[in-house]
Amino acid sequence: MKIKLYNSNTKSKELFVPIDPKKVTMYVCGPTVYSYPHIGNARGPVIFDVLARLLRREFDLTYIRNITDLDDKIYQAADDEGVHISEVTQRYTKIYQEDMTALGVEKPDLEPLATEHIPEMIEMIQVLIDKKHAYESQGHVFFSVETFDDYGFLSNRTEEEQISGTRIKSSEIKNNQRDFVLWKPSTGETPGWDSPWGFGRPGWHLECSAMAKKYLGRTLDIHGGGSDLLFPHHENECAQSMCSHSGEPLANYWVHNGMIDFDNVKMSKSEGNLLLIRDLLKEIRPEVIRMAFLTTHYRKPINWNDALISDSGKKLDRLYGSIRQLGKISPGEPSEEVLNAIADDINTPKALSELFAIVKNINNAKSDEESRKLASILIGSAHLLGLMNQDAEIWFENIEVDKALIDHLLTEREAARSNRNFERADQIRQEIESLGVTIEDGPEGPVWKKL
RNA sequence: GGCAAGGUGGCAGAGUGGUUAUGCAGCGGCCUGCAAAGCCGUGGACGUCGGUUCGAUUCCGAUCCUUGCCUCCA
Repeated sequence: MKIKLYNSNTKSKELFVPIDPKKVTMYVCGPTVYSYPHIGNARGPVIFDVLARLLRREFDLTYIRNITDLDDKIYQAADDEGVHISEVTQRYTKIYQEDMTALGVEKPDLEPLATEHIPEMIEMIQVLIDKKHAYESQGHVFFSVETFDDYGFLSNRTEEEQISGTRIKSSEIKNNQRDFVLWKPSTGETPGWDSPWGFGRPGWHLECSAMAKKYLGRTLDIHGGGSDLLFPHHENECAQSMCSHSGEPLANYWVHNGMIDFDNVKMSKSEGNLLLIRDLLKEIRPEVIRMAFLTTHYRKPINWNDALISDSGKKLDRLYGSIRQLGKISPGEPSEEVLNAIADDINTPKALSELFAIVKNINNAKSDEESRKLASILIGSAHLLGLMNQDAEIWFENIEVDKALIDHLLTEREAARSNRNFERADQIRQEIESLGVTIEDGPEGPVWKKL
C-alpha cells in the first residue's frame, strides 16, 4: 500500500518511504502536565493514533509520545497549590492518560519523561559546546544560531522573521538575539540538576531532541505535533539535533495537525476559552468527540460548536444503526477504500464517506448473511479510525435511564398494541419519551434509544 | 507588516480538467395502526475578474475576503 503524507518541511504531499523498509519510527510532542488537557490537546493524539493504526498494519512501528514534566508552568502550578512538583506532574499525567484512553487513543509504545533524561540532555549540550554550536554565559548555555546556516529551513523563516519571534533581546548574556537557551540556572525553590555549568535545568526544546535520539536514533521517519509548534519549537529541535550529530536531518517527514477554534476564535490560553476534555465528557460521549475530530481533515482548523457535536452523534447513529439488528459481529479486514483514504495523508473525511458506502450496502443487502459479512468489514474498517468499539445496543441504550422502568412500559405498550388499543400505546410512547427515550418498532419487536 | 493555509449547495465537509462525494436538514414516494429506522426518487455548489483549453469548481494570474503562525499554546 502506498502511504502519502503532507510534509511541512517541503510543503507538499509525499510518498512515505521509511528509512528501514520494515520499521518505522514516529515521535509526537506530548503534553506539558500542569493542568487538565483541553480538547485541542486531544486532536493530535487522535490523528496520530489513526496514523499509528495504519502504520502498524504495514510496519514494525515504534511510536513515542513524550510527557513534559519539567517546565516553569509546572513549578508555578505547584507553587500556587502549595504542593510538591511531582504531585502536580503525576496527577496531570494520570488525567491526561485517562482522557486519551476515554477517547479511544491507544497507548504509544513509550511515554518518556523529561526529568528522567537529564543526563542525555546534558550530554547533548556538551557536544554542542564542543562543536562550537553553543556557548556558556553566566550559568546559561545558549545555542548559537549563526553557526547553523540552515536555521529557519523548517519553518521557512528569514533571519529577520526569526528575530521578531524572540522575547529576550541580545544582552550581556546573549551574543545574538536569535540564540535560544539550552541550560539555565535554578535558584531558590526551582528544581535543578548539577551540570558542568552549575546547578540548573534544561531549556524547553531540548528534551525532544535528546529522547528522540536515545530511543529512535538520529533521524526519525515521522515527527509530529501541533502546527503551533513548528516555530520555534521544532525549528530549534532541528538545530540542536542536526548540529550535535553530523547534520543528518532530525526527521524525514514533519506532520503537523491544525488547531481547534471555538466559535471561530482559536482555543488558547491567552483567549481564555479552553474547553476541557473532562468537562466535555460530562455532556458528550467520548466516541462523539472522536468522530468530531475525524470529520475534518487534520490539517484544517475545526470550529467546535454544538452543531458539530450533534452531527457527529448522528453519524454514529447511522453507523451503529446499520448493524443493530445483526447481533454479535466480529471485526473483519478493513475495506480497501477505507485503507486507501487513510493512507492518502490521513484523509479521515473520505474514510468516513467510505464507511457510509458500506452502511448503504448493508441496508440494501438481500440476505442476513450478506449483511453480516458487510458489517464485519464495516466494523473492521471503523476500528482503523478507532470507532465502533462497542455493541450497537450499548451505543443506543447507553445511559443513565431506568432500563427496568422502560422495559416495563414497553411490555405494557406491546400488550395495548396487540389489543389494538392504539390510544393507550401512544400514551405510553409519550410517557417513555418524557424519560428521554424514543421507541422504534421493528420487525423483531420494539427497540429504544436515547433521544 | 512578513510567512502560511483557505474561500464548495441550508449546515458540515471531501474531491475532480468533461461523469453521484458523503453526513445532517428539505421535498415527493414506499414501508408503518401512527411513528421511527430503512429504502427509492428529487432540488440546490464550487468568492470575484481575467487567461490557458474543445471544455475549469479543478491549472495560471489578478483581486476581495477569512483564518492561522510570527508571544505561552496541541
